Amino acid sequence: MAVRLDEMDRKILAELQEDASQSLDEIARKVGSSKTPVWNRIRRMREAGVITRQTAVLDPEALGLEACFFVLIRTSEHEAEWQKKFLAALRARPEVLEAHRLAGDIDYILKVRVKNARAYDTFYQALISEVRIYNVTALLSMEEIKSTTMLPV
Amino acid sequence: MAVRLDEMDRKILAELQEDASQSLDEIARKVGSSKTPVWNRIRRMREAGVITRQTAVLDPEALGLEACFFVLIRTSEHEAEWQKKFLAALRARPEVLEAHRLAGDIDYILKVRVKNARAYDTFYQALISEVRIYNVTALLSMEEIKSTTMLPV
DNA sequence: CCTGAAAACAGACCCCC
DNA sequence: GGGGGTCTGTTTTCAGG
Repeated sequence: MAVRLDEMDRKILAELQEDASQSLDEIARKVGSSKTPVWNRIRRMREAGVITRQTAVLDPEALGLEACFFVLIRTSEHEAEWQKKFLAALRARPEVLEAHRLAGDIDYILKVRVKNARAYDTFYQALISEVRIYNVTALLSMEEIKSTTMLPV
Repeated sequence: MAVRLDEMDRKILAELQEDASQSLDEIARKVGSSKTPVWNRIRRMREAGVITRQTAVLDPEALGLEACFFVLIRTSEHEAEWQKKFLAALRARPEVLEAHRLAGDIDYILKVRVKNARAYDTFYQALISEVRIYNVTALLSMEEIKSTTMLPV
């Protein structure tokens, strides 16, 4: 999965992360190249899977999604069948923006975006009724200090 | 900050989140409208701040960023001066993808993307040498079950 | 691997409904 | 507020160095 990227590739990626709506000419100018080579590099990185897709970033507050929770989950179940069901449940729920299986005594962490605390409770009740969970801690975000999709390239 | 959005707006947002490189005609066809109204709605939502920006989503693994940590931070310091310095430090570090101030006994949570455990340690040492922190727990992600930028609209 | 031209295409803005 | 057309600029392709 590792792809060789040179300095020029990285500059292009930085520009595309910053603003993917820029024209090729603009990107080419900024990275000190010209249209066609930039275009070829972008195509190559798309094909290599470095660039996954292009998306519009929305403001959660403007959409009324004003509550953000990080959910720490411990479970007593470690069978394949249970895990499969749990993962499917997480993937199916659009309010779950992130889900990771962890090393250590906490088994999973979720990032959940909802309208308010009440909506979180609805989500939580639905989740625990679907799959057996041993222990849950919800951390409520008071302030989003930083939230970026931009990876260091 | 709350904006009135109708069903058509939400459909357009869903399409733009799914794939922002689609043409207006394509989006118009999918949502059952035509070019101009779709374009006007997009412009309105951009101006209202619902659509923040447009970005290329990159694959962290392909970039060699194979380690992801969630960092739980407790601090004994709650002065404005300390907090200002801490926030600035987080914002300045590109490996910190998310940072939230929390309610409850854990004060902050970070999401940190790095090459490996060693790179995390470098980050960690740099951070604690910059600002005084009382207690840190790092949760290592073993598996990214889900990671999406798509908000439920 | 780059330059430059050319063709296909989509975005931005018009007027009319 | 939606529909259709048009101009302009951008993407994509390709020939040639």
